[in-house]
Formats: sequence, C-alpha cells, structure tokens
Amino acid sequence: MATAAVMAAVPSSSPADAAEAVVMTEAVPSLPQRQQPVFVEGRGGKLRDHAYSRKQKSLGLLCSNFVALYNRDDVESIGLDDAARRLGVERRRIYDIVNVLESVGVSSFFLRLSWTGFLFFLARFDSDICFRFICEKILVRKAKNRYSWIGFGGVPMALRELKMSDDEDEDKMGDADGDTESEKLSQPVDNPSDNKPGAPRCRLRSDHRKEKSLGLLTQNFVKLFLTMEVDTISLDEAAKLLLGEGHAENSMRTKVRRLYDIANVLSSLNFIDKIQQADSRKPAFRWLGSAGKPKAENGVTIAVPPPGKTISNKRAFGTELTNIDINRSRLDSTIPKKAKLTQSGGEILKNCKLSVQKQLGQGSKGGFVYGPFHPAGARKQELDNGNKGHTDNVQNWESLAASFRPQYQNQALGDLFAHYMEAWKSWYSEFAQGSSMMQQHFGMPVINQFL
DNA sequence: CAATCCCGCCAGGTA
DNA sequence: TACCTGGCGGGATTG
Repeated sequence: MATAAVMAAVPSSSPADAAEAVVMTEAVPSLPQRQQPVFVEGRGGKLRDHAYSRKQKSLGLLCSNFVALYNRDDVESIGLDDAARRLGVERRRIYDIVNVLESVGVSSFFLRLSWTGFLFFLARFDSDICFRFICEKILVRKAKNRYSWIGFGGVPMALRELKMSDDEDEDKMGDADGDTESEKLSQPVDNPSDNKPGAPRCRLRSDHRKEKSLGLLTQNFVKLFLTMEVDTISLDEAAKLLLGEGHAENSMRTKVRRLYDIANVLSSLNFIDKIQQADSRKPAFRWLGSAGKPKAENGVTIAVPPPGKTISNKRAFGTELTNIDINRSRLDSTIPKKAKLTQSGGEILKNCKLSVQKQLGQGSKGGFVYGPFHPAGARKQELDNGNKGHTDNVQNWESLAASFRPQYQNQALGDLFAHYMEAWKSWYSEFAQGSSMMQQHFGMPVINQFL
C-alpha cells in the first residue's frame, strides 16, 4: 500500500474548481474521481466495477484523494455529502477518514468547553498554547454533515500533545501501581463482569462506544510509537497491546481490521510506512512521524522510494516542524501556506488580546505566570477573596462571554468561536436552572472548577 | 492459505 | 422519526 505505484484515477476537476465547489456549494454535479468503471452486479445487489481492484478503493488512496482535494488555503468547509460525491464513495468511508484525521489532531478539549470556560483558559494560560489547541487539528466537526478544514500545520504539536497526555497519565498512575505501558494504552476489556450488579466499572453504553472508536484507537496506536521504545510494530502486536490480555480471538481480529484501516490512512499521510520485519518476515509498520511526505499530489499517488533500511526516520519531539505542510504538494509549495497561517494566527491573537484587554482593562502584574491574556481582575480576586472572588469571577466571565466577539479573518476560527457562543448560551441556561441542584450535590468549589 | 481490508448492516445518537 | 454517525464482522481480494 505504501508504495502503491500510480493511482489509477486522478481527480478530474481542477484544484481551483474543487476549492470553489467545496466552499460554495454542495450541489455541484458529481464527478466520481476514483474510476470510471464498467459495472457488473456485485455483492449485496450493488453494482461493481468489472475490473475490480480493491487497491483503487483503498482507504489510504481515498485519504490521499481527500487531502489532495481539500488541503488548500481556500477550503474552509467540507460537506460530507460533497466529499463523498466528489471522491465517488459512500459517506461511511468519509467517516472513517475524518475520524482518523481528526484524532491525529488530538485535542477536542476546547470543543467541549463552554464559552466561559474557553475564555477562562484563554486568560489563564498562554494564549499561544490556546491558539494551538484550536488550530492544530487537521479538521474539526463544524456541524452535522460539515467539517472545518484546518490543515496539517499543527500535527507535530498535536503529536506532542498525545505524548504529553500519556506522560501525565504516567505521573498520575505513579510507580506503585505497576501498570505497564500496554495496560495504560489498552482499551477497556469487554469483561462480562462489568455488567454484574454492583460492578465497579459500570459505564454508559455511549462511553463504551466511544472507547472503541476509530479515533481513540488511532490515538492509542500512535501513542504506541510515541511512548514505547519501538520504531516498528506489527498490527498483531499492536492489537494485543491495545486490547490487553485475555481477549477472544474475535475481538482481536476485529481490532486488527480496524488497525489496518488506521494504518492505511496514516500510511497515506506518511506518518508510518509498511516494512517487513527482518527476523520474522512479517509485515509491520514503522513510525515516520510527521517527517514523511504525504503522497497526494494533485490527486496522484506518488511511489515513494523506500527509505534506508536501517535508518530510522523517527523524529525527536520538540524539533522543528516538518515539511508536512510546506512540502505537501507542488501545488501548495507555491503558496506560503504555513507562513500565512502563522501570520493569520498572529493577527488573530493580536486582535483577541486587544479585545480582551479593552474589556478587562490592563494589569497583568507578574507573580503567577499567566499568559498574555491574564485578566486584571482574575488575579486580584484570587488573591483578595475566597468565595466572593469566585462569584465576581463568574460574573466577569459571564459579562465578557456575552460581549466579547473576536473578529477573525479565518472563517473556520470564526465558526469555532460562534460554536462556543452557542455552547455558552445553552450551557448557561442549563447551568442557571441546575446550579442550585449542583450546589447541593457538589458544593460551590466544584462548580467553579467548571468555570 | 494467511494477510489484508472493502463493504454495508444496523444500533445508537441527534435534530 | 428521519437522518446522521460509526462499530462491527462477513467475506472478497491479494500475495
């Protein structure tokens, strides 16, 4: 898969056409790009390509096409139906790709925060970090059927986040519990005893579903490379590590299937590549980090020359961002995309800072290490008061949330902030109704932690 | 024949 | 309740 020669089908529309259609409309006539097949009856009564080749339908190739189609400056919004139509696949396949891409962007933390909580983090922590949290995703869900394309610029940071999150887990676990890496990474066991009355690990079914999600599995798969001293790993080994011991053959097989899906997508992005283990001759995947080069160039999958056999391409964390953005394609290389993103990020931060400072007044006075968004009132309140400070704090944030409207040139970010505003509105109304009950159950300090 | 992974069913979630 | 989302495993294809 990793060295698949030349893609059989090239997106037939020009990049400019694609970008325009992506942004402008969902009603563009479809142009199934992957092939122009001769159809015969296939499985499930559906029509199938006569010269059927599953290589042409692979998830990796689809991902390459997806990236080739949408990884452009002027693409900010991706319609699920539009993507499916343009790529000539069912929506189901788009979900697969999108989930993996999104999970490589790591943190959906801010997407789940209330507007107030979001502002609080902007103020309390370094705004650059906050900005990265938002931007450094490949894409994020914007609404039903619609995603925002962010780009690859922040992938290294996202991977670092993944590693950090694992380190934090490690710290919390401590040394005494004797957990192994694999135990930490492994997803919960389908243990029938969980269903027993009074079982300690009773979980909601939706949680259970999330725990098995392709996105989480992707993150854990990547973590295997990031946190363990391995450069290569077979999918069998990965499945064992991720599942833990004592699993039925069936669930192991299912996990390996999913890992194949993930590996194909990550491989098409050149996060990993497929190799043959020298000793066992078994296929395995080697981590390239984001040092690899995506294969999609104008929709054509380029045969990537196999890297040196013994030289690891593994990157050290903390090193410079790689070419994944800049060298992504010849098309993109003519556009200073990364610089543009950085610049626009700077402008965003600048605007944001000005707006916040205007509304909060000046006054970061050292002491506690706040970011540039440090609100004057927040620190004072913390120092001066206990509960009163909390109350004022809440009120300040409420008024700020109600009035603060950063103006973003980047539509996707604007949309994100709109999302937070909506989230804040609904959250606040729920909170107002339920606050007394919450106070009863949890007490004020706990509630304030949500803020 | 083992490895690979496409395909679409269908359960759960959401508007 | 219609539609969206995505876990899941059967089984076709590939090597």
